Amino acid sequence: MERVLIADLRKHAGSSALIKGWVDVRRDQGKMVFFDFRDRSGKVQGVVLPNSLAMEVVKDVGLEYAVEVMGNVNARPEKNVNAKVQNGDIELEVTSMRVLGKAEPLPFDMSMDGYNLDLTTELDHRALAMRHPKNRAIFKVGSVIIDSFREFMKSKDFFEFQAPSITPATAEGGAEVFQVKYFDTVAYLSQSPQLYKQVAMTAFERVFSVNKVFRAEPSQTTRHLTEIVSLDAEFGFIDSWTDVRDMAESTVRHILAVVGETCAPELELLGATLPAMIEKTPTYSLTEALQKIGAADEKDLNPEQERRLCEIVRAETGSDFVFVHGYPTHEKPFYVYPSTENPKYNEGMDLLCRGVEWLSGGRRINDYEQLMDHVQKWGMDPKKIELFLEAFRYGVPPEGGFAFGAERMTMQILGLKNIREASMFPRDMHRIDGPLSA
RNA sequence: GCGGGAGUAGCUCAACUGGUUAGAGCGCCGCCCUGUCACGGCGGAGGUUGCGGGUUCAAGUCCCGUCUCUCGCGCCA
Repeated sequence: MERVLIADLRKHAGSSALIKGWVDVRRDQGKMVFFDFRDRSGKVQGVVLPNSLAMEVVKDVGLEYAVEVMGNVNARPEKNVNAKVQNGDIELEVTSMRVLGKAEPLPFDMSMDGYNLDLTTELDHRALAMRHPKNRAIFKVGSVIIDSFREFMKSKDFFEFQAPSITPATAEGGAEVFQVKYFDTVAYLSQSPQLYKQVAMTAFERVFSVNKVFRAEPSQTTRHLTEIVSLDAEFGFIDSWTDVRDMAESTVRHILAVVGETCAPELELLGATLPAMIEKTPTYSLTEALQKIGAADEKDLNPEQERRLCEIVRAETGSDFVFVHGYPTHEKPFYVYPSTENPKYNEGMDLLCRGVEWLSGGRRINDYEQLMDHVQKWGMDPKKIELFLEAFRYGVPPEGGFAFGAERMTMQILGLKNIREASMFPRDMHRIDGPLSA
């Protein structure tokens, strides 16, 4: 007999059906036993009636057993209808059951209400914990974020390319990198597709990539991972950095809309409210932003200042988002475009939401002479970025782009307290699947 | 790297200023239950209180050391 998905079970009301899935709940009444069965499509209650031949198999079957169940799909007696659960008006009267995979007793409470683990415990048992509805909801939203980013980029005629993960001797400076053995020499794991997306842009005009990047920063915080999914875009023939800002804004707006449409049950389950994006996201220069929060002149906002700025903007405008642009040129990478009015500040920008940096980007230098000037002033070795520099010797239009971290976005949209919750298999300073110290 | 907090049963947590045999809920084991909605009832097992040392008649509790976790800062183009 062919397997029926639980969500389709009601189509078979009045006849028999075969389902395959997991035991979600077992309620043992002695002479009769109730189960909730779960498959990828949903849940249904199974009942093993007194004196059923299935009782012999069923007596050993506990939570998370993978099973194959044959039964009759019955309408429930009216007094037993439960409007609060999926398929609450039908049930599967179990006639036979086959165990496909046994399960050990669970190490913790997997029930909806009882699920309350320390993050460390959860990560120590990730393989099992990820079956919990809350975690599946988180990863579903994470997946939709990446899909909708890709979808939007393609709709704007951006070309997807694969950025490399293995890179030569680091030329950019900045973040710490992981060194890897590479035959007789060493290479590094990419901390950003930045230079490659700029090169790819010169061939395809508009490019994006969805790829892993790696950062060896000794940052054990609630918003840092050593391996993240970076959503990158870069495009040419812009008039101003504000074109980049507007594209970034539209991208985020699209992602939020799709998440809102397709993940309503997940958002509700997690008690999450989508951040509010108003018609025109407020934009301030760093100087203006610092004034706004009454801070002294500084080279960047610290985390507390970012939180304060977001609170003020939210109160004034209703927007959960705020763009900050115009950072001190020398504090940022060599490729960021210095403002023509005041070259001490650049045309880089960040998008903040709910107190955390979501995205950074801006206009880049496209003129070769200017780029070489920066390469020198930044003390870089041109030989190490020759691939990058070559592209700029052959006609590069004014251009810019942006990047954001997928996990950080998931965390922020869902209001999670720790970015590790937003990653199925998070890597950080002290943990790769299990603790590194043990 | 700096600073705060924490480590007690499989999980989540209690245990007032040091004071008998370290408790609870859930889970686990056993028995009971023919309509439950992680049903319910009765009984039971399970702990070197992270580790090492010290103070004391007495340490989960105080002191020193150490390990681990966690939060914040720094850092993070």
